[in-house]
Amino acid sequence: MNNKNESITRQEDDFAQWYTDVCLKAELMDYSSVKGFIIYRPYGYALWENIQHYMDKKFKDVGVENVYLPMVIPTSLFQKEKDHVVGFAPETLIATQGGKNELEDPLIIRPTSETLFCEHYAKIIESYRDLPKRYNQWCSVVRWEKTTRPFLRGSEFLWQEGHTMYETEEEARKDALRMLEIYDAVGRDLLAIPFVKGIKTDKEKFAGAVETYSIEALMPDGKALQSGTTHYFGDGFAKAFGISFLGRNNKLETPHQTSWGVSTRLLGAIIMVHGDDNGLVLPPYVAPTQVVIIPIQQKNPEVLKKAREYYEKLKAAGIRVKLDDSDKSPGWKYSEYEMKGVPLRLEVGPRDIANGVCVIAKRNDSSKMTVKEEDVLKEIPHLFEVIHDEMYKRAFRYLLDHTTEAHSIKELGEILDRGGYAKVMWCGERECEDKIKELYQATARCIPFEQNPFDDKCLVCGKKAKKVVFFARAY
RNA sequence: CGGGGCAUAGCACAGUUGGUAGUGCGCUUGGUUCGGGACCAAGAGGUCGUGAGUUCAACUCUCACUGCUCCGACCA
Repeated sequence: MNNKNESITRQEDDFAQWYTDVCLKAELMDYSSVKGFIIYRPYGYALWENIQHYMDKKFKDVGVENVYLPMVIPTSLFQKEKDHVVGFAPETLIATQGGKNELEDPLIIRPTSETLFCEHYAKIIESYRDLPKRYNQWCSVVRWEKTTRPFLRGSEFLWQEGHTMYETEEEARKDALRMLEIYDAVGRDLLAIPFVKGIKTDKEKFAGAVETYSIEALMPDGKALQSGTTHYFGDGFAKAFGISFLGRNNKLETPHQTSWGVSTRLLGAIIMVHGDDNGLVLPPYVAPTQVVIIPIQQKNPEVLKKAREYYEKLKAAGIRVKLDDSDKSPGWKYSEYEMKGVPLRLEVGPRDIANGVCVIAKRNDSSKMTVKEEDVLKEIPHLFEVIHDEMYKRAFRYLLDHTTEAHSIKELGEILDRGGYAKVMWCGERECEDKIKELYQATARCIPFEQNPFDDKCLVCGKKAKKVVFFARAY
């Protein structure tokens, strides 16, 4: 376990380095020659694909349709909505030349596609009968970031962006909340990550949005990670882009809009929330390989034959299984698949075959058990459930243990230094929010839906408190 | 954008007072192994990040640049 070149930095020694080590050594990604643009290697991309498939189905179940829009936005189009430009302008990548010629209207590589969707919706929406429109696209976007980290913040990242138009404000508001519920369910049911759901403060909300909702995850170094957002836009964009429809009353009306997105940042959340000093630990339902079979003494033809039998049986049952019959030593393979976070390892050797059993090891708690050959097919799916549950509960316990009420400014600092969320009673004023940022470099992550007030005075100014806000240092 | 660290084989790193490069892992071939990162043998692999400067001579000294990385600021 202490082979010099293969080992990764320990979490307690340097958490950031541990993270980078895992990303590289689990072969999730590699760096490219352009800063902030990474290569998604097969194992990392497979993880994203599994998230995609799962979410895509959920979207379609609620009536969302997939589309694809251009990756470039004419500058003039991009500038139509004022807040939006102010928010994104500092981090756009702009193409100014096509072929040999300078472009008259330089093209912005999309940092997000609200403007393109609006331009298109303006053309195709004429009547209330055309509503609602609920489009989604899977694509990448580019934001010229100053500091980049694999999956957490990249100059280019993969995501989905949903953009909808509704006849009424009520429907649109409901949509933003419904999509947030779907994101939350993805965490709970697929990624084994508990999120805090809530609404953003005005300071933290999306450029141009009326309301921004988010799911926030807590990382083991005590920092929060915004993992997905949904926005209710009102009719601001729609008006700026001249989108209108003839309503049921035969009057011209403006539709109400939402957008919502999650990105490959979710991979960063998976890595950090579940990983340990031996590498990745993947939740079973999202793991690209759910079971790896390691034959022991595989030169023995009986062993390899039995290993293949297990492989075929599991594969036929729809389990993502890999048989590693390379001539590496078993010990090497154990370490390798631990690094890659494969949830279950199935060992087959001559001794097992003689006894009609195999050995199954769980990645998440290193436990090993002997399972009868005939029980394997029903035991493995059961173990997936158990592992998922254990991983979720462990993460949830961490979240609970690191969410603390702050009763004084001093206590707030202590909580933030320890890591995690500080619950703060807040008057609603921007100044008090800024003050906390200034003192402790912490931001309002969200105003959680579950409020549970514990005081009636604002922690900062002492005036009447309106909301409980979760503050944390964030990625 | 500010501060620190780093840049030599695919990876991790040595390289002395300046003299044109080495170790381990990995890779290839053959053989022995196999229940927690096996071993033997023979191989392949390098314009020393880029560009200037000093020098008879630069991986080594000087300067600039670029990239990566960490911390901070900024951030939807």
